[in-house]
Amino acid sequence: MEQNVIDASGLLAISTRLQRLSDQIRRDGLLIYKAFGIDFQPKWFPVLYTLYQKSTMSVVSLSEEIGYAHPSTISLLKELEKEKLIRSKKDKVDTRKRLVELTEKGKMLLSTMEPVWEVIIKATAEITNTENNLMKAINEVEATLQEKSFLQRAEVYMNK
Amino acid sequence: MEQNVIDASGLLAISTRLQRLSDQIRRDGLLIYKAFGIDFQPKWFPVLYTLYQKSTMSVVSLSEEIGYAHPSTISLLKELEKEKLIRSKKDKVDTRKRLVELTEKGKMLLSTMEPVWEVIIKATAEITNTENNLMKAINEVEATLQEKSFLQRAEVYMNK
DNA sequence: GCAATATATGTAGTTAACTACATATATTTG
DNA sequence: CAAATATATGTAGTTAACTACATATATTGC
Repeated sequence: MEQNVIDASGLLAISTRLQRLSDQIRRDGLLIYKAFGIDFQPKWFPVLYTLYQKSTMSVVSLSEEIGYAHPSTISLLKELEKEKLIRSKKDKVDTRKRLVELTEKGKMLLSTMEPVWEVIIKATAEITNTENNLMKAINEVEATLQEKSFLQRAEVYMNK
Repeated sequence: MEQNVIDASGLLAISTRLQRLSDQIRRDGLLIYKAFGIDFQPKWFPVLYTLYQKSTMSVVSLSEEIGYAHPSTISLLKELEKEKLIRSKKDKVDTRKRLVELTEKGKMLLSTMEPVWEVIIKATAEITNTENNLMKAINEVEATLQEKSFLQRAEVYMNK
C-alpha cells in the first residue's frame, strides 16, 4: 500500500531522484566491469555500441543516434581515441565531417564484453522489472515529453 | 506494441537514460519557476522543503532525510545562506552540530511557492502517469536496491 | 557565382551530484 | 579517566552531462 502512494514532494524532487538513481547504477556498473577484469566505463557504452552496429559515423549523426549534445560525444570520443578503441578520418565528400569507427582493439574489446553484458542485462532486468517497470516508464515519459514538453504542460496550468 | 519492447542495449545504458531525463526535467523546472517570477532553483527544493516541515535540523540529519551525501548538502546550504533563505546556529548541547533553519525570507518564499508547486505537481503527474508510472517505478527500484544492490545481484549471475 | 544561411566540429566554462580526506568534538571502554 | 572509537562538519577535487560561443565548410537562392 504505502509503496504505491506518491507524495507530492516526490514529484517536485523528481529530477533529483532520477539523478541519484543514475549515479548509483553507474557506480555499480563500473564495479561489475572491473570484476570481470575489463577496463571499461559505463558512459562509453552508447558510443561504442552504436559504432559496433553502424561501423562508421560522423560526430553529429552519432550524437543524434545516442541522444547526446555533440560536445558530450566529442569528449567521449577523445577518451576512446586515447584508449585506442576508436579512430577517425575525414569524409572525402564533405570535408567538414569527421568519420569515426572502431579500431581492431575496440572490436576485440566489445566482443569480449558480451558475457558481461548478459550479466548486466539480467541484473538490470531484475531491479527494473517491478510492478511499474522503470525502463518502460522512461521510454513512455520520453515519448510523452516529445509530444509536448514539461514546460509547455506547466504553462497550460499556469494560465488558469 | 513497439512501445513495450525493452531493448537490451537500453538496459545497458540505463544510467545514461536516467541522467538525461533528470537534466531535461530540471531545466524545464527552472524555467517554470522563472515564468512565475520566482528566483528559485529546483535543486534547492529538498533542503528547503525539509526545513519547512521540520523547522530545525543538523547538517547530517538533513542530509539523511533528503538522501544526499553531506558535502552536497553543505554546498546547497552555502548557496541558501548567501540568498539569506536559511541561517544556522551552534547546538548548545552537542557543539559539533550546526543547526539549520529557514529565515523569515525563506519562509516567505516557500509560502509564495505553493501555487508554483501545484502547477509543477500537475505537470509532473501528467508526464509520469503513463502505463508504467515513473515515480512509482523509482520508488520500487530504490526499495529493490535497498534489499540487495545492483552489484550483488550481478555477482550472482557471474558465478554461474 | 556570390552572399546569406545552414551544418559540422571544436573549445571553454558550468552544473550538481559524488568520494576521499581532514579536523574537531562526543562517547565508549578498559 | 585517559585512550580508542565514533560522529559531525568541512574542504578539495572529480565526474559526466550540459550551454554558449567560435570557426570552417557546404548549400541555397537571388
